[in-house]
Amino acid sequence: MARPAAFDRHQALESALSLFWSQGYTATSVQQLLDCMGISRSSMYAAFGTKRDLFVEALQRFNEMATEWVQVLYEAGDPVSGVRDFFERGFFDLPGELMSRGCLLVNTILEMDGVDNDLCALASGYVDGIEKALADCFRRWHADGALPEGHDPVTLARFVMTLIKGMRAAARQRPGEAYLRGIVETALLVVQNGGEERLPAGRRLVPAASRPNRPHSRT
Amino acid sequence: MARPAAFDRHQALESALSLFWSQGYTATSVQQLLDCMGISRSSMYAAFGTKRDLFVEALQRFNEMATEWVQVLYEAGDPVSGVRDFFERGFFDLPGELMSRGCLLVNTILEMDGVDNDLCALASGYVDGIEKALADCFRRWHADGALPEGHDPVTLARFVMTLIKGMRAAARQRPGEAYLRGIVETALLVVQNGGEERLPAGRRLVPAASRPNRPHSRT
DNA sequence: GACGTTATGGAACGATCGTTCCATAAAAGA
DNA sequence: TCTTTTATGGAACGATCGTTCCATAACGTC
Repeated sequence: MARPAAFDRHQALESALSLFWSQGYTATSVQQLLDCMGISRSSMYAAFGTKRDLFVEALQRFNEMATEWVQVLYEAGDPVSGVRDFFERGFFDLPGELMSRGCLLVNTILEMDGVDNDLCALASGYVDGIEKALADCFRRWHADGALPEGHDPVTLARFVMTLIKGMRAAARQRPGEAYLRGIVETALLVVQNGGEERLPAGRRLVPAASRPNRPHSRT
Repeated sequence: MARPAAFDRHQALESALSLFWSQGYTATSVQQLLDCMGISRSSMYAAFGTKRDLFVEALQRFNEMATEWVQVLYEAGDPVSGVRDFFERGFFDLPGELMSRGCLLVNTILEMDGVDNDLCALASGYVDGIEKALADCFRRWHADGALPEGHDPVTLARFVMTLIKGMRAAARQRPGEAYLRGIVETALLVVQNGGEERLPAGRRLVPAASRPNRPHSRT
């Protein structure tokens, strides 16, 4: 050993992740990465390899974060508060800058499909993993009888995944937080009420009381 | 007039739209566009201007298509079949190749946010327009009493928009059609059942009968 | 303090990008 | 058929991309 690196590898990766997350792979130039990471060209190539290698590592790091977000579901007592916590942690808890950046995995799939299929498959695999973890959780609740009848755990997991994908896309237009919270609360009605009971249009289940329109306060 | 163009401008634009839709703006090179459109470099620049101009025109064309998809809601009798028709027309009716390409507007927002903010704002405006049309439709149903009580038309429109954004993102991973139809049917429970009535977890509204899992047949 | 090792900064490379320009071919009007 | 106008194909341009290379500076070790 002769000379230690003058930068923190972990922190540099985090910075790169942030920039990739914000701008996507193609639109992010190496020069921008260097400025953002605060290291020189040579150091970057020595420490991380090519730009693509760096991106793969950032993708992996993002997946770790996302996996942590799913863990909160396992800790919650019931599906509704579990899903709510999931959105709370993986979405609303993020700093505003990050919240509006969508999901790096989904962004990558959208950007790289047909362009770099290996990268696309990598991101796709991560997404599948998250959905699988979500389904496992619903399955457990289902076995415990905590899930309203009529719900298929797998379909429910797919629904929640699709919703968060849509919300991440919607968030990039920077709507108010009330906008996004309203969507979550609307979607939670599905989780709450169970599946398959269909009523004729125009009928309702119970007389709707007052309709408080305030964004839901966290429990 | 001396010499007519040897290509159909409208069809060339359609081809360009298809390619942009598939690959995004940055990842699509001018050369690929020329091959796809079947015209020469000079003709393209003469007829459409720069690559960016062409993209703006393609974006506009896509918005026209999307607006047509919303029209089917107005023609439907009730919200549930209206939303179902909306997904049917704007999603499942598309050729498989197009269905897996997500939404060009959302893709553009994701790709161009922080990179080309004018382009991003243009796409964002189109999306807002579609959501507005959706909300108008729900509002009309609300006035007619066709909407289950407890539903806010605006929130419902946001929910549907978020869902289709998510589905367009999900579709790029090319899941089976049953996967996507299951999500739509799950989401339709919200439209059907109305909002705000909350039950304790583990309870259900009516005894769930058999749970037919077949994909919905179009009415 | 001198040596050896390794990170660093910057120049340079080839490839590809979007765009422009020009000579040529083709079609309409006389 | 000749002229005129315009689309066409291809060469060429400058800019930027990701990547490599090398001389230099900085640090740990003896």
